Amino acid sequence: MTTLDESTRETDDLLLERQLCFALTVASRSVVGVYKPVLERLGLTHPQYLVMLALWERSPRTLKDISDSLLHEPATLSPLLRRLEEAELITRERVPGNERALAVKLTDKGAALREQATAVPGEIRERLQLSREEVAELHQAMTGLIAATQQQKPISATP
Amino acid sequence: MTTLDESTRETDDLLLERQLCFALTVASRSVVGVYKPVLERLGLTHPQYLVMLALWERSPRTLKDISDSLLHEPATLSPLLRRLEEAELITRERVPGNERALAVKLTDKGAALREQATAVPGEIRERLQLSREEVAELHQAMTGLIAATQQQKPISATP
DNA sequence: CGCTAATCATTAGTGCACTAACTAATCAGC
DNA sequence: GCTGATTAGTTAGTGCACTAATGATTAGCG
Repeated sequence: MTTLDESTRETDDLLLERQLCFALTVASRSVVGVYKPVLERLGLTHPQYLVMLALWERSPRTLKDISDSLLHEPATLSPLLRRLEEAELITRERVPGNERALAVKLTDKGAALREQATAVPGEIRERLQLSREEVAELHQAMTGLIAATQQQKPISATP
Repeated sequence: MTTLDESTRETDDLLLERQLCFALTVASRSVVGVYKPVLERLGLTHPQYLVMLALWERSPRTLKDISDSLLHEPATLSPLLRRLEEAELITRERVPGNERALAVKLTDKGAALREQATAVPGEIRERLQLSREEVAELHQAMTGLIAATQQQKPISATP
């Protein structure tokens, strides 16, 4: 049987409960889990909700544009948008004058859903018992972390 | 075309860039993305790395035990463990005296991999340009957030 | 003008992550 | 010791999320 003795434990960088990546992925899944029952009433998954947020800010916009805003691969969004189209929340057609680009546009039904969605952020804050300030602090911490991950990307790993 | 005017923008809770859940999921994906090239050298995905961390702390242990530590559904781990077994890093057999439980145990190869893994946390910290203190702060913030998500679960949504 | 390179989207394939349904084994109470 | 409930894992099905390969369109340049 393998079990680390206490002296090793003290300084061990490989302990699961010390890993930021572990805490981060658990937090992400857990928070999305809190959204789940709330978003179910809108008939949306969490990734779909983020796409709708993007479209409620501006519609129509291209897939490429959405992909840049959400920091997602276009390949991830393609099937996701197909499902939103099947739910009749958006339409998908080529941009006139640029047949490469896909114009994603809210339907009336999709635009109307925003009304119900306005209650979501407040409900989540309440379920998490977080103040606006706490949310803002956490948001800022995440933004800083994201910036850190982006910075080292252009340096491209040694081949 | 739909575009929100500036006065609405100011106080809008539905703006994508203000969503904690958005920043959180992006941060999670981005940080895992930083791990990817590092873990590739060990032949592990990030979720597999977390399982190995759990096993390096104690082996053998049951699937249920790992699932509790990692806050994952057993159904998520089943195929993941199957792949680790195919990679000959672990063995899977029933617990003697309890045929329900599955004993997951490191192979010699799996135990030896720990040597290479010790370099991972440092390399990630360097790639992210984060000090131990900053990592600890972020970790604490995530832990608090996780606690907030767990608290409201027992209250069970109104049926 | 015509060719080449770049851009945009989709498809295929792998691996999580979840729920629901199922099987098998164990435990609790009589 | 039998029966019903509980527990542990697996399987099936859905939906992300990524990479790589493909196809179609556009832009750029000689």
